[in-house]
Amino acid sequence: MDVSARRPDKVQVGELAGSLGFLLRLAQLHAFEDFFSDHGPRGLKPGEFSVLWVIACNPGIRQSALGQRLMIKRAHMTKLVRALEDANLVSREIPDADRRAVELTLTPNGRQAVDKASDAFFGYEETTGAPLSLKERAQLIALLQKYVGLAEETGR
Amino acid sequence: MDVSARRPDKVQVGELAGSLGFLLRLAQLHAFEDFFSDHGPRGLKPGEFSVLWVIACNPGIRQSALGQRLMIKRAHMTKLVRALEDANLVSREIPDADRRAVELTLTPNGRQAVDKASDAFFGYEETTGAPLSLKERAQLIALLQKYVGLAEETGR
DNA sequence: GGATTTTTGTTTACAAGGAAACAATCTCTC
DNA sequence: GAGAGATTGTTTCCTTGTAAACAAAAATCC
Repeated sequence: MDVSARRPDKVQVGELAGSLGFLLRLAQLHAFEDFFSDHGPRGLKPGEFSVLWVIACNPGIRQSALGQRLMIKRAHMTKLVRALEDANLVSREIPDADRRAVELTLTPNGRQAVDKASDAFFGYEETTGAPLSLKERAQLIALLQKYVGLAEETGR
Repeated sequence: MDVSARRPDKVQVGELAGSLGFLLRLAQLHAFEDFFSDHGPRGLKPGEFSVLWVIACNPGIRQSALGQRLMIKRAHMTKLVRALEDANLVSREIPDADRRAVELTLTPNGRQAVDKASDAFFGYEETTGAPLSLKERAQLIALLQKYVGLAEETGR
């Protein structure tokens, strides 16, 4: 039997190497690994941070809108928000205009947490993408933005 | 309160739109959504297919090597392989040379399953990446390959 | 204006995946 | 060749996320 199969760096993946879905999964795991390695989590996980960040950008946003933009399912969003509320980071308010909905706002405490974490998050971001040049990294980001339909959001 | 926060397409994500980790997560979910929408799963989930495919490419590969290349943790790999074995798709053999290890091979049944599924998988792949041109898609794939360290594997 | 349908969030039950502790085997050093 | 340490896979427990059924409140349709 071929010895190469026992050496991880020699494993053949064939056509799979050209599969977008496969590459995206690998890339995401890669990014997460980066993330959890160099800076020890300062208490705020990536998912939590992104939720808080988007609430900060859109005060009073509804759970459904938040979930759609972040691709978080409603069932999961309920748990996430409840945890953030328990941690006194967000407050939920039911608007009179639509008593089914929940509007989310950061508590002062939450605003403080985002402020503190955002430097670490975005600062770290710039140092990610190890094997890529800065130009390639920018290109990759632009392509991903287009792919996920987030292209023109930045400049708005 | 600003009404825009209630319209999902108007949600602001600010600097998050430039975060590689965030974009990769979104992109992967996007790809998965595509995948499960247009062709109903023909019994083989993406994860299962990739495992079978790589075993097909590397007969006798060890669980550890497979896991490293596919970024699947050992604990999870054990469960995955057991399920595939129960489904009579792969066979496990403990080599005399190293009795800790497990060498994986496809059963005839497994080889058949891969053959049948691979057309669907790779055929589907080419139609993915909706908002991207073919050139952009190729560029994205090349960048991802470099990012995850799979750049020169293809041609080897 | 009352019945039907949709939207929004919650609950419950489950699947996917990871961390840590463990057991077995191999390797390395003396 | 007898221990010390590393590797490989498994088990158990836990976290993260999903699917489906549900309840309450709009919106829609005669």
